[in-house]
Amino acid sequence: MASSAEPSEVPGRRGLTRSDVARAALELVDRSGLEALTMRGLAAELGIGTMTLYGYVRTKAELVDAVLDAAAGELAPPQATGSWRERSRVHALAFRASLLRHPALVALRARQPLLRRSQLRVTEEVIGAMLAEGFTPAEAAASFRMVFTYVLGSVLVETGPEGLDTARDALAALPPESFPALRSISEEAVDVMAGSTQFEAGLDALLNGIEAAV
Amino acid sequence: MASSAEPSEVPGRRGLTRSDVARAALELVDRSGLEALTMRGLAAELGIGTMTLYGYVRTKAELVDAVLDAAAGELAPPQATGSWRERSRVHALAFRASLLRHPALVALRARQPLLRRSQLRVTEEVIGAMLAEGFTPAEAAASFRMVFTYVLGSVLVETGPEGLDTARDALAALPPESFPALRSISEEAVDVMAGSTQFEAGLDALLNGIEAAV
DNA sequence: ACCTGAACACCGTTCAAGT
DNA sequence: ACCTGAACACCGTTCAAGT
Repeated sequence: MASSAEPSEVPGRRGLTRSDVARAALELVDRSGLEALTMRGLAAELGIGTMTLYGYVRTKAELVDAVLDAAAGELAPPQATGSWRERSRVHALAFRASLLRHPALVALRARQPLLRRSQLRVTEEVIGAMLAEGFTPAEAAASFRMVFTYVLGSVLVETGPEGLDTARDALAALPPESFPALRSISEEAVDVMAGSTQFEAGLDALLNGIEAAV
Repeated sequence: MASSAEPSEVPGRRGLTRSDVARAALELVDRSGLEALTMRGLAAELGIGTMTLYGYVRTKAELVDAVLDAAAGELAPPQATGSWRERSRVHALAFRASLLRHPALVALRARQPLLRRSQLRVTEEVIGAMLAEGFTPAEAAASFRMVFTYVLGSVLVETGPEGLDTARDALAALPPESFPALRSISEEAVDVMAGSTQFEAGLDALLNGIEAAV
């Protein structure tokens, strides 16, 4: 049963629980990047033998999954009330904040955001308000996906390997003859790539669009 | 000079060029997945010694970069004319199609889409039309980013590791008491995750929103 | 029962040697 | 000049042995 209480986290052994392991792994990733997460390295960090890790986790993929869960569960999504618009806004901001807490994991978290339990609760809250306010099911599903997709794409760009400086340089290096429009707005183009102010402006525009569309 | 002609692709050696290597690597990735791209494996594929690869590519990261370039350059973006809206639509569809040709690379391509040369040409075309039609620089930058981000997020979800079946099962397994809204629209929620029809519907809604906002 | 070192089959890459 | 095998320093994981 998926809904039964957690079995006290693989107890016994040496005090350590599975979520202790996940948390230690998360710290390691935050400190030294995703590529530093190795079975050997994590075991050393925990002061245990490498193979002992396999008592908490069947495989490295499962370890990574546990780390993603730990990261996703760290910041509990707020309880959102009010209109679909207010709820969407609150949850979009919270989701972005949650993603930004662990930049090294953004790319991985972006690929399986939907089925995590905490995210489904959020979806329920937003979709519920949308339906109550007259969205058709198709409109609600599409609208929710757009908001959610916007957050994902934004954070992905924001935390991407090509930082703002790289982007600025690349735009500045463009020959103005062939790229007149892009050159003339290069400042705004870089601004728009990051920052919560820009994020919120884009989000509000998107919510306006949805409001106008339904 | 970035604008000078390419130096005939590291000539000499054994007929092979750097882009031959990249193309072979791309085929390998398409056929067997990203994890199959190893220096040893690719060399075997090409019938050369492993170390010979280092004549075409300084490091594995550089090889991956060359593969991403090959994938991005494969489908030349169409020449788009007309309004900002028509151009946005054409380029969004083309970008999606380009991403979908190599699903194994979507996650990597999603993280550095901006600075690739072909993408900058697209950006120029769309931004140019937006400015010509009265967008402010800030509006143009934000609007372009939203469209672009939408494509990215859509394809990411569409090609994500949790396929449609997984999503369907997960939604079906939700207790209806706690997730009434989500359960009642589960069909639409799954539909909206994939398919070009759904993609275009969402895109049009987004373009409508932008149109209304500026 | 719980833990773990040694060993295996892989990596990317350096280095020195082949032709 | 061009190519490449051997070797090194890593991986994840199996297996058999420690306590």
